Amino acid sequence: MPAPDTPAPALPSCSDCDLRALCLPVGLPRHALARLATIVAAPKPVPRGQALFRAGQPLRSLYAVRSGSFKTCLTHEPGRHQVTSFPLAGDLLGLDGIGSAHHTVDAVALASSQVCAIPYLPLAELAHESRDLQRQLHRILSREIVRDHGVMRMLGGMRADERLAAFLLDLARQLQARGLPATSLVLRMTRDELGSHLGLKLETVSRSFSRLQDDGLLAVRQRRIRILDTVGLARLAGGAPT
Amino acid sequence: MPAPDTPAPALPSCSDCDLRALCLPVGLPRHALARLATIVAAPKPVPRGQALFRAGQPLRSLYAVRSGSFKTCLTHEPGRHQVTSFPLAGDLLGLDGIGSAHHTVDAVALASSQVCAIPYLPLAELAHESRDLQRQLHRILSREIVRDHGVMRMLGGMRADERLAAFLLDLARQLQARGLPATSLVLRMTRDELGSHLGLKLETVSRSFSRLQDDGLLAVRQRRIRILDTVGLARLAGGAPT
DNA sequence: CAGCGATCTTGATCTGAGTCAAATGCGGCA
DNA sequence: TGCCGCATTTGACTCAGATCAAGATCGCTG
Repeated sequence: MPAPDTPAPALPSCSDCDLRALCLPVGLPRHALARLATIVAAPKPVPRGQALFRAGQPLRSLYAVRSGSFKTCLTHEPGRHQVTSFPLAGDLLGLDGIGSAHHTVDAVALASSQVCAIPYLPLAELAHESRDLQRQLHRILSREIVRDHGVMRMLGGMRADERLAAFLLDLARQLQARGLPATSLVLRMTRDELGSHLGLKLETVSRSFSRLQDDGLLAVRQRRIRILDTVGLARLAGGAPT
Repeated sequence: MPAPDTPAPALPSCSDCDLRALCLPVGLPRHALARLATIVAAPKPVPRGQALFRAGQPLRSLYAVRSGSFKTCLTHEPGRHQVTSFPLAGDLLGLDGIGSAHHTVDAVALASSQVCAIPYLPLAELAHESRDLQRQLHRILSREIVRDHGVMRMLGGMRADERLAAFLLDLARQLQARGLPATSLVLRMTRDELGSHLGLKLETVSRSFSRLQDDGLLAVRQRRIRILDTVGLARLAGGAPT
């Protein structure tokens, strides 16, 4: 990169960010928000397919996704990947690395994206000064745990169709929280990546899509999915009959 | 309980606790430790089989396990349980509830146990004053996420025997960290509970035990397990050879 | 606009884990 | 000490999902 990092022409502070209702700043009072903005780096582009960070690298910053989407994967032993999450705009990346001061997953952009780096030590310092920010950090960390429990529930106790249904409902919910259509969605990941997240092989994912389509719950055209029967999906994802 | 809560005869402060090298206090300077001790309640017994808290209850305290062992389970839909973890002495319970201010799992004692309640709001206040405690909380929350990733890895990508091997190795590691024998261990949970954690049925767990025993990796006598070949177990748990 | 590589779908078969069922072993209690 | 209930083991059979193997589609580039 010959050019220096773009020096934020209009200084897009957190206070003005259209994601401030989703991102770290949620519920922070004006002054805390202003302080936060002083340590957050200007949005940085991450091209599709590129890693924002990799497991093992020292953790310097957390990253707020400003636009685009990512996957985070565990890499245990050569080749064997496992996708742990598909973060979207407003999500915070790198939380898992705080404990060891090193990242424990790879974060790879699924589409060309933008992230705001938040240097961790300054953030911790700021949290020391602001109760609100401190509580917010706790909340975000805690919610990550709850989210992971949801995945464990999927992996541990559901059949293939149920997993897919649960995943799609969750994704729809997240899109809705971002003001996007909740029934007409475009997947950013391959069947293989989705399978890796759901604990299934790509062929099984594909078959499950077909089955849900045959049952009139979805309309599937490649990665373009339309949810036709939210209630039916929820019934599937909710409780396995017997 | 006719008698009032035992008023801590010798005031067993965190500073003296033999678990201080494992528990929340890890690495805290003396003064922070002393402050912490002022808000931590005296150890409270939890009889075997009793719930320390249940999903849905408002979160008032985190709980440090002082002795004994627990299971935490998600209860989605009648009957369908899923064990998310088996906390031991030194572990902190309730972290998942911070985000929503309500517990999201049931915590049930597997053996008669003791816990130290740590009221959350005072703890957060203390963390506001002590950088060390704040960082420690972040670390613990973050490590919980990493631990969950480990479970996701098990559930998503391993076969039955591999899961059991991985679980036993992890348990042995935890016991070792507590100064207990790492090769001769007693399980506190039933095959059913273990299966629920590993995403397997109890019969499959039993068969896996038998198989590992036949392969000379374990000696199994009911819940008394002896690890005969740690390396072999690790090889199993590590990478599935295609 | 034709060709190519990657992704996705579908079919046939195999297998690991689930299900159903029975036997065994163990611990507590009278 | 002997009986009872529960946890565990083991066996026979079934089935969901993996595996192997073609095709079908899509988007991109020359």
